[in-house]
Amino acid sequence: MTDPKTPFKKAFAKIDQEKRLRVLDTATRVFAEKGFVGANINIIASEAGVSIGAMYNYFDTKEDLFLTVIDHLHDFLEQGLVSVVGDSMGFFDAIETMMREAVAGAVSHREKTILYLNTTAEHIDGLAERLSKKMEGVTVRFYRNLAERAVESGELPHDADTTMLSFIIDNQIVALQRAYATPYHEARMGLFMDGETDPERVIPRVMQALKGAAGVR
Amino acid sequence: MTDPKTPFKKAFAKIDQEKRLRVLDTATRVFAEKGFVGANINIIASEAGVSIGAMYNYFDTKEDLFLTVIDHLHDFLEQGLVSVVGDSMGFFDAIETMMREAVAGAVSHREKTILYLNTTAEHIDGLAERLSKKMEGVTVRFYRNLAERAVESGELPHDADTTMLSFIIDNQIVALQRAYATPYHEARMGLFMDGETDPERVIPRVMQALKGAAGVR
Amino acid sequence: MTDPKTPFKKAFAKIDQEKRLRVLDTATRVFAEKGFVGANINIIASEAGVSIGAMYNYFDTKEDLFLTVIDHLHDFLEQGLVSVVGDSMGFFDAIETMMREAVAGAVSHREKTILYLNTTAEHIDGLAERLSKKMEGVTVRFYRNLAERAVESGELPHDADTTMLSFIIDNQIVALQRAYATPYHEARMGLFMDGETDPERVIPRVMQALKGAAGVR
Amino acid sequence: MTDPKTPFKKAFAKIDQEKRLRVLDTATRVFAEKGFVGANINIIASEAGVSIGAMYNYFDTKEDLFLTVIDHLHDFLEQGLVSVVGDSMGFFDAIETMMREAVAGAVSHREKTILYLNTTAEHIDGLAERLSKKMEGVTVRFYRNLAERAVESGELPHDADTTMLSFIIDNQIVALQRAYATPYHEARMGLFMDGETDPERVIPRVMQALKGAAGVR
DNA sequence: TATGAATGAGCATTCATTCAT
DNA sequence: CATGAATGAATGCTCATTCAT
Repeated sequence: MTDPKTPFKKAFAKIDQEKRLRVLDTATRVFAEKGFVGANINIIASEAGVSIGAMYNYFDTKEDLFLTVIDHLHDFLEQGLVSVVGDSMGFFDAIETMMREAVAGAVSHREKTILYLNTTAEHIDGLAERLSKKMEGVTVRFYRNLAERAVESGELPHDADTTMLSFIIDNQIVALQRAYATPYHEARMGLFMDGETDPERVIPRVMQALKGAAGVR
Repeated sequence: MTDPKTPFKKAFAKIDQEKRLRVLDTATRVFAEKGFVGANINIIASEAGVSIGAMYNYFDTKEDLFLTVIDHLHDFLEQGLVSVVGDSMGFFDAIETMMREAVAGAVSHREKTILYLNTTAEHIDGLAERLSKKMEGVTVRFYRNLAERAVESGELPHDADTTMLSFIIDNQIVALQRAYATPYHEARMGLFMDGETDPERVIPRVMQALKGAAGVR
Repeated sequence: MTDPKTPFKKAFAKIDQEKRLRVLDTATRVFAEKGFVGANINIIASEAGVSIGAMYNYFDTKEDLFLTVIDHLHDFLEQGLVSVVGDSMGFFDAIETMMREAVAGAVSHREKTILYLNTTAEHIDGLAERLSKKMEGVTVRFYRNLAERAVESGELPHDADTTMLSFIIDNQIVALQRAYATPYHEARMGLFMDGETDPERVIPRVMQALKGAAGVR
Repeated sequence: MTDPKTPFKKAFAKIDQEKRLRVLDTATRVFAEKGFVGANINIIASEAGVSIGAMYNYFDTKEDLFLTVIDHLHDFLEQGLVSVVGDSMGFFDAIETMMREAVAGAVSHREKTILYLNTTAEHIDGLAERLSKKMEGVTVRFYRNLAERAVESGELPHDADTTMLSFIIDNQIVALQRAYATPYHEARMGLFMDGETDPERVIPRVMQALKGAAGVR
């Protein structure tokens, strides 16, 4: 009851889907282009075809708009990843599927990905806790289950450090997202990989390394 | 002539070391606290004990001051990492040494680390290329040499994918820097690792996994 | 037809008493707290449990709402004063009774008193004339009658300057209202009176002085 | 050291007299016309021929500008009153001189007077204490001395309630300022005085009443 | 009549940059 | 070169008022 649920006001929940999406998309784009501080709410409003007054009927502050955007991105990006994995998939198949989805998303939703990955850069109170809490409920639990079932099924060795493995896999997936979404990390990947950045070639090699890390031959 | 080398003006090179460091340290701190857009040049100047007029004798724009800070951080953070590795060290010893140094630096220079890692979040023209170019000269070359020597010495298998290995190791080191410097990634690591975030326990497990990834038993 | 009598619209006269009072009380409180310009009609409406749309059915403008409030206060404060005086009271008894009532009202209805006394501070067209006109009908006539009867009865000397006396008495009563309602004039009274601001001590001394001013020994 | 001395910044003390006065006069006029909340700092700046940026180099906030204006008015209005009294004047001569000066000032500096008298209406933290403190130093002390010397010289009776007398006199002077500066109190005075509001006639009658209040025949 | 979402002019304040001294 | 006062465009947010339902 005391913990703040949604960062937006009731009015925002009531408007029609189309306008709501227009606002969110525009805000996402502008925040991605300019960052939180650099973004101009008045401009977001006008580009979304909404008056500033309306904007402030939907969100108390610029910060709340930002949090709403981030929440939306979280659902879209993190839960989206998880959802592509089929129930009957093996461990490494599941990871590879997620990785391909992550890379595809980074390429096709470059701006959203950048914004989400860079969000920690913005100085906004409570953002870290807010995001951690959301993550807790989905992402971590998912990796955990996946790894445990893999040990049971024998796909992973009994003595596999599943905890660390999840951490490392997550780090690699995030690193690939960064590499395929931001110019700097794209360049960095290019340097490391001798210019070979085609996902079709990169992903299998990453998977191979991860299998080794898991103690699988 | 066409490619701008240093982002600062001659005047900045001429002032005495102490004042130059005061300016850089203050700017680093304020940029780290507020981000590029949120930082106030007039305040940086006054906290550094320098007049705004002088500041604009040293740097043409706020952007140039930022670039100078980032260049400085690059030398401090990336080259710093490389420099702790002894010439005669084995491959994994070298990596572990770098990793420990990276984590120690992330903890003791939290703000600088955050600023450096988050720099891609700031929307500054040419930053990505500028940083990539610097990186090329040092970091990548270093990993490359290390891995090639390790294959020669037999520490790494002949068929090791050294290119990919370097990429993965770099990703992990950066991920650890993030985890030990920023609240969000700290929380994320905590969730993945069941709260076990003591570097003394985390680093060996990461190394173990990396050895597996390298095909080493 | 040309002179606008009531500042409110017919709709406001028709709604039930309870709602009407709720609107007036809320508006009075908010205007007293924030002043005319600082008050927010939307907030007044919502705190009064009335929609803004309804509010604009009752009053054409914020100004009209304010005028209605002030009219109400006038009835409450000025006519209230007059009404406590009994028909058979002597002159100074009547004045002292009014003075005590004025001070008691200032203390117990601090905000309303402040609002009423400070109304001239607000820049609203026609406020002065509007209030003067109302005053004319009650207050002045009342003092006048009181003084004339006192001369007839011998309580005041034949040559008493009853006109000036009324003016001075009114000024003192208003000054006491201000002193007991507003922090600044409270402090000012305290300084003048060596900290002795207990009405039970102040009022008799004021009355004593007023008797002297009236030429009564 | 801890108590806030001047509400303006050093920069305002340094600019040339003419610009300083232009700023103060403009601000005084606009605040008098619109009240604190209604006044627009950007407009004050532009009407004073000063950039908004400069304005904020002089004053931290709109409130500070207001306080500076009020401090200035205090010096001008309260200390101005006191200063017209000659050292060798008798008590009632001194009071009458002050009263004439007060009325003359109210007429010729109508706006400033209104602003000063209405200041308590504005909702500004610490204004009451700030003004009380200034008043303490001058006005009250002055009345006190005047009355004590008058008792010594025999102009006032030994048993005169000098404390109350000062309070009453101050109240009357303030009431006259209000009456000659604001439309509402002007009308109110007119009603009480049967339309006789010529200061040349009003002031002597007030003085006569005050002498009676003092117990002087 | 009642409702309350929408409107957009308006305002306090910030800050990168200039320039006279 | 150093200084720091001056500039004014830009921005987050408010609120009186309108109007479709």
